[in-house]
Amino acid sequence: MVAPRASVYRLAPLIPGQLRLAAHCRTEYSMNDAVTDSQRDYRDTVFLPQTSFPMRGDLPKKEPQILAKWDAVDLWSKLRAAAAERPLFILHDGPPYANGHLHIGTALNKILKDVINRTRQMAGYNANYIPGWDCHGLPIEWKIEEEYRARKQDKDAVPILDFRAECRAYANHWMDVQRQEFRRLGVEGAWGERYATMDYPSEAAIAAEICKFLLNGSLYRGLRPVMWSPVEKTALAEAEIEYHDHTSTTIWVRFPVVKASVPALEGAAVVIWTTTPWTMPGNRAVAAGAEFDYAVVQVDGVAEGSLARAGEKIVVAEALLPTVLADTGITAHTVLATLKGAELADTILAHPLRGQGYEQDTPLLLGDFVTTEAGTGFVHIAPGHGEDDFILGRAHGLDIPETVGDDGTFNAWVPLFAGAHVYKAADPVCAALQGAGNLLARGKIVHSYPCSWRSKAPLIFRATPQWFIPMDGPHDIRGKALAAIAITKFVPDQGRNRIGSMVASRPDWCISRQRAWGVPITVFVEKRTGQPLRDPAVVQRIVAAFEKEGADTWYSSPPSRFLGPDYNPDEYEQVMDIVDVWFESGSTHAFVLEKRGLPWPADLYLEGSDQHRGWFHSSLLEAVGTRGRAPFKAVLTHGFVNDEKGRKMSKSLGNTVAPEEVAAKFGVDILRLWVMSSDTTEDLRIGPEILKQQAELYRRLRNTLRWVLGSLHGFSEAECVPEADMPELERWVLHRLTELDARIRASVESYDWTGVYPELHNFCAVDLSAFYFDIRKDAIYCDRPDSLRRRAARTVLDHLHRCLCTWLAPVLCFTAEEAWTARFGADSSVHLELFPVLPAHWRDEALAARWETIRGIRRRITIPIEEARKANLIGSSLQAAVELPLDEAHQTLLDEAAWAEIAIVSSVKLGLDTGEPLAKVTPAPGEKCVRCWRVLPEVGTNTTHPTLCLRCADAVESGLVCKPA
RNA sequence: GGGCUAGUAGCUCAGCUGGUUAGAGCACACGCUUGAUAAGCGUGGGGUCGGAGGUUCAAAUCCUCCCUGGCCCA
Repeated sequence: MVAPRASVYRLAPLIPGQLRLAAHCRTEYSMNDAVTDSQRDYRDTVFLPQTSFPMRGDLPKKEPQILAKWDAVDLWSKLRAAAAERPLFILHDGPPYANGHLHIGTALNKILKDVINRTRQMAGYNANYIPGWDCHGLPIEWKIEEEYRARKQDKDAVPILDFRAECRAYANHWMDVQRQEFRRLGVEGAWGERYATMDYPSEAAIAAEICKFLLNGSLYRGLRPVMWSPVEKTALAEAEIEYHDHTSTTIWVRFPVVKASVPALEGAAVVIWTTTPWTMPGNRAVAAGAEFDYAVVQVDGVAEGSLARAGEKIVVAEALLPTVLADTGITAHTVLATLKGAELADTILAHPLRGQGYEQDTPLLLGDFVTTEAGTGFVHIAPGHGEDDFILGRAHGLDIPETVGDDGTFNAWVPLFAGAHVYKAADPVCAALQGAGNLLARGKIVHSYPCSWRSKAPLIFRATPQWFIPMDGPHDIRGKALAAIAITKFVPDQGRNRIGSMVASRPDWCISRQRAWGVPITVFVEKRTGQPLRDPAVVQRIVAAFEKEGADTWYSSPPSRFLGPDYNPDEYEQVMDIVDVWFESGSTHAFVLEKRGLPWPADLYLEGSDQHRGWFHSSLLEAVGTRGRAPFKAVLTHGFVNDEKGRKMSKSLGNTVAPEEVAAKFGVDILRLWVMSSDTTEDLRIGPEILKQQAELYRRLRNTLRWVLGSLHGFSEAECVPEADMPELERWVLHRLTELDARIRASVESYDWTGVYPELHNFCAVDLSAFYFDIRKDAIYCDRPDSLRRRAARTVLDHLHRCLCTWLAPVLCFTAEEAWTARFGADSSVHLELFPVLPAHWRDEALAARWETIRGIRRRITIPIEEARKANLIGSSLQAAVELPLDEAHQTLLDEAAWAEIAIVSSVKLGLDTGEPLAKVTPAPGEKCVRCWRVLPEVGTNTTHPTLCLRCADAVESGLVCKPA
């Protein structure tokens, strides 16, 4: 139901009878009722605010009731129906992970999304928001495995479909929990049509997306080092890696020169330093920096216990010589020669364990990743165990040995160390090196080391066969992604840099995982050729099966079901890896937007700034790879939530703030107000004091609404006054409304809401409560209802109510609803309203400037009033008479009566002076009117009402004011 | 360790391309009001603009270094 709109833009004729009916009089005075008693109390003839809208919000109790009402009337459907003809606005929801309760960061994210959606909807768009969840992946799998471990059950003995069913049930449970928690936050959306990455149609769509890469020829299987967790026995995505301090054994190792590129190297040993002794069996080269100076050093003396030998020749970077000498216990030395790194190239070294199964030559290569920050200036290259190593090895045709198995132990063919675990390899490796005479030194280092985000166990780089999407090559995903970034709007704009530099430098996308809970990489590999099968008919069969039965069919159906009659299943290997969850969430645009017939690309993606590397990134690559452009037009990011001191929240610090606690203690509107009071482009803070402050801000907003509602009691359209007939004060308020309106509409378009709601609060506190309302209380309470001044004020209050309620509705979604229905009835809803379209002629800059001056001069009255109060001359400002000296230019700003009105004093006498002095305040002469409390000499001159001023006597006589019931 | 980003009154935020005694709101103090009353109004105190250097006639605003957070990466 749309609330009746006052026709205020033309002069409504004032029909006395109509007004009388509209006024909140139960009985009118007749002349016969007049009481001439000088003791008479006129209180009942005063229009005091009257409203059902209580002063205190009682939000924790009331919010759930309002939610229930929205549910009962199916507000979401009404919103969609109301906006059906409007342009669509699609904020595509980044899926939270279906695991655990909401935390404050998720709450911030969803509230911000909700506010953006609601503002777009109320600004005239059709904001259709489909929330969703990310359901597959390691954390849930891990939870289920934990339950197994707790029951001492062997995970590997559980059939995979049973395992996947448990994961699905787990995700379902938490989706349900989170949905309720999101709804409690007031987040409006298509909850009934929410998406989930584990829905069958989603799984089908994800498989279809994988197969787009398969069919266009870009998906490839390659051996390359990936971050591998020996504990979880899987490759990990970058987003699944954390860094923790870790103690590693460091070794300095001699690589004896076999064939020297220059004579100075003959008989010397190149020394490398590494923090991963277990990579020594995988060594295939040593790298030097071409520009660095290297010293050939003869050892002349060694400390006790040193493994260095007097007389031997070693080569290290000159810049690192002092630290190497200290670390290896060399006490005296002679520099025999200094060589540029480039001169060392083509030298052939022996593996330090030559003679024990490591017979290959070790070439000395040049690499631009070599630094002289630590170590020896030589980097040992194990192509299967590092990114730089892999690239350098590939460039020089080195082989990539698979030395380590998926459980972290050396493979059976590895000489000396077969079966040993890499975590425990330091001692045997050192022992072997020392036995071979090539261990120069050994030490320990504490450094930041990659670990699994789940098990916290240290990770290793390990060469394994994985599936990749290439960044470069014929499809040039990198180039297209960078081009897409260039035309995307980023709020704030720094996001462009951040994602851009990542895309520019990232390696090929490894999309395979050796896990169970996810969407399989639906590929068959021909055993004979090792080539993936690229047949659209096969793809179609797979996708159709997934659509109906979900991805489980990959495990339960015989391969022949997918391969069809044209291929012999015996000749094909079915890939059992699952796809990286980032690929899944990166495909949401396909099954949430495209598949459901919504516009593509989305208008907006909105997530925390960490998603530059996460969802924004994978969505971009996925869409660019399959559709050639980004799935979003704009990307909005917010910061992270810290505690009141700006520190990261953690359970151990005890500084966490849970959304449900805020909801229970303060109410969700307070939490939502906190979001919009903060600068969300930066990191934000929350804690007890900040929440208390938000509650105070809320109180002011609420009381503003309450006074407006109370003062509008009995208001009818008949009272309305056109703007042209209004006093300047009213026109100034309307002008202010146009300023706020402009600010809000600009933010609707730009998505930048920083400072808008603080400004709205400021308007309520400073312009309305402390100024306009305070001044107009006299007219609203005491004027006869047909006075132009009072009618104009109430007309403005009507506009204020509509503007404030709709402007606040996206944020204070509960309170605004309450303030709207308090006036327009329980069947109405502010959320079905649009932001009012304000007449352009309300804007009046000249008037605004004049009132800026007036308010400045007003302070020249309030200051001396305070002094008079201190001197016990007066109490209330209405007890004051003011002499206000003004210079020539300000004489015509207002007349004396108007000055008295805006200063809320009983009289003002203007004088002439140039120095902007303070006004002179004296006790006002005359008696206090018992009705309006102004102190005027005229009080007592009306014989019927001897205790009233003339205005009040007239009001009472008018027959338009009330008497008690 | 590298990149990005921030550090202005107790709190949340303004202070554009350097230029009058650094501003709001909230909180606080003290009054007033008792017809927005577990409300409203007024007045006031409070900041060496993270620190140290430098550029300049002039710096919160530009440069360098440092400290403390945060995000991302290694």
